[in-house]
Amino acid sequence: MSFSKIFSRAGVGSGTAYHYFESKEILIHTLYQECSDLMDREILAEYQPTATLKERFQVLLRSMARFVLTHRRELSVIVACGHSPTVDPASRLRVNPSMAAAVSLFAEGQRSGVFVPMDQTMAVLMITGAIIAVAQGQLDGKYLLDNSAVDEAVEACWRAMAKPGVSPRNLLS
Amino acid sequence: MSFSKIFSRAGVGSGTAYHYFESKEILIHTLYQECSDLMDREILAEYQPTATLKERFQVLLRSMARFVLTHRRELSVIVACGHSPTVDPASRLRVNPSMAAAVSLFAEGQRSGVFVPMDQTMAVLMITGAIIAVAQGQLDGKYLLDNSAVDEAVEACWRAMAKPGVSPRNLLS
Amino acid sequence: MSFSKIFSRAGVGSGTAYHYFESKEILIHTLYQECSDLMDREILAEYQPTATLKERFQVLLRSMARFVLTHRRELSVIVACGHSPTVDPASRLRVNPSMAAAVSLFAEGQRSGVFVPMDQTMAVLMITGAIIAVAQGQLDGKYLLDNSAVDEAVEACWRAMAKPGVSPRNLLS
Amino acid sequence: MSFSKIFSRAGVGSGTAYHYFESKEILIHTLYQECSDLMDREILAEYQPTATLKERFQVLLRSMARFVLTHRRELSVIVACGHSPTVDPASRLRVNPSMAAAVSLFAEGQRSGVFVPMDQTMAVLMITGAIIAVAQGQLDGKYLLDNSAVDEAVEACWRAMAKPGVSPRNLLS
DNA sequence: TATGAATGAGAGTTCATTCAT
DNA sequence: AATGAATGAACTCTCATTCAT
Repeated sequence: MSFSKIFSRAGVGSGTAYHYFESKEILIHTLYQECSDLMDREILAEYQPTATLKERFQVLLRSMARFVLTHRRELSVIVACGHSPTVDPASRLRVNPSMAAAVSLFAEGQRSGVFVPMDQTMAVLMITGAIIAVAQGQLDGKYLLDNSAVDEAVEACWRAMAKPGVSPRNLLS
Repeated sequence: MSFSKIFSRAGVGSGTAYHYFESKEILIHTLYQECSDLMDREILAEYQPTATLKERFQVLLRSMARFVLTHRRELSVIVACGHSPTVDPASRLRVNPSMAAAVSLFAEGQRSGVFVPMDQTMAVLMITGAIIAVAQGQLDGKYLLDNSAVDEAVEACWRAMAKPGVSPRNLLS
Repeated sequence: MSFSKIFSRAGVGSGTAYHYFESKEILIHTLYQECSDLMDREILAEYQPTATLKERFQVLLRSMARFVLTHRRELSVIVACGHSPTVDPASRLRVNPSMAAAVSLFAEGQRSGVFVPMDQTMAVLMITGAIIAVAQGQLDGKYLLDNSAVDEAVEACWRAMAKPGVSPRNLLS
Repeated sequence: MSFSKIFSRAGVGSGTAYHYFESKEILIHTLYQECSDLMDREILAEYQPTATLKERFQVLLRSMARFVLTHRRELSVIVACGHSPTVDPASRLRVNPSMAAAVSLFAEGQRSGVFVPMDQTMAVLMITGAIIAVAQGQLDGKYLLDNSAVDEAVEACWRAMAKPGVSPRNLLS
């Protein structure tokens, strides 16, 4: 699929596209940034810094799952560009706000003894990877992912990170 | 990066390549199949059907992590082709033996009450996604993934799927 | 002689050519059609349906000879494509207007008893073949074909088809 | 259609072909020569220098027609190579024995006043062109060319060349 | 500003030819 | 002598980019 074809499908002259974007690479990069930023905004939209740890954890992951399920085109862009050598590594590998929020959430949980000791970036990548894989499974038609299934997945992520034997009471802190 | 360049880097005339593979697409597809099969074999190599549930779970995930870490080129191929429309969906979406083994392992765990109720495919995708994401984090240089870190990740996956409050004794069944 | 070379000789980028013609085959086919149509138009240009049979016969063959002599490039295209399996048989074997005119002229001559009984298509092919062969002989430099030589050839074609012993008077009908 | 494919269809390794023929061009040229020589031999096979002019004329053209109808593959080679710039002009344009025989037959007819004055090469090309065109019409399925139709065509060629008003008696000379 | 025809470097593919077996 | 895998130059075709309108 060439850009020329994409342009004519979009009803835009290629000249016009090049009027706004210097090159193919820059266009792709801009698109990636916009998708990435949109994902960030959507994920953080309902995040309440004052809520309990578990509530924030749940909201974060549910938002992520919802985004991934409702924005499959954006997800494709993010996943494809995230591993493409065409997009410059600087922006591909940068820590975006939602990642940062997740990392600091995890760090907080570790400090209060709720989460297991584990490299924080690794923990976040693990959970993110799990949620995206689950969502892609539904997009590939492997199963139906309704709200309760999403909740199950989020709960599984929580269990993955929570210290075993932690009583429910601790979670309110 | 064009195929012509790849061929000359590989010290193979382009004619030779086309003597063995009808087209670029078929070459890519064959490569994908081989990588996919290799991954399958490596993952299942040390799998002992007579071991305990947890041991098999651990062996499966550790093998997967080891493969991902030691075969980054193969992983790149698998990840890239797994979402590329160039590769025909039939083989992209087929359930390979290691996936099948994981699904039946999970089903067994559910039957014996060790694992939470959850769609089996979803559970396996979730765990797989988590492990691969963790491994890619290391490949992207975000952290160092030594054996103990892998064990932590595998343990997290177990916790994700295990029913909370299950005593260690159950796990020997 | 490759198309790339032809394009650059013609001062046209290969991309431009492929902008107008989907493929090499379609380009060739279009060229053949145009040459064929031009030949038709030129041959029929001076054809007067009200002239005597012999006049029309002469005009038709002289026009054909003239075309063949003045459009050697177009003739090459027509002859080459006329027997090439690359060009689709449908248009290669179709009966074009000048052929049709010749056939009906011959039929008319047969009805009025001027021409010998003979399959009409065969008669026309025979005469056409003779004229083109004569013209190609000149193009190959085998002799000089001036107007009087053309007239001789046309006259020979007339004799080939005319019933022997027909008095000149009949020809005015 | 490439030579490699032709070789494998023929059940011959390409190496073998190049063992006998230095190059593609030489192979084509040799094939052309063989076809051309075969045609010559077949055409001249029944030619009796002692027969009457008309008999020799008829035998020559009938042989030509028969060859063309029974050796369509050889004819294709001859026609295709006859106008291809790949084959060297020297052998393409050389006068072969049957052509020479036809030319001298025509010259003889002219000397004895039976044939019209006309460039001899032109006359022969004309007749040859007519006969081949008639035969190709049958090969293209445009009509059925049985023996009597061939005779009609040969007779037409005779009329084309014969001086009008020549009494049948002259033809015995 | 918006267009899309024109471009040509470069991609994928073919094929005449070679050469080790 | 016979083979056919290997080769790479040359082919057809594509596509990111430009520029006159």
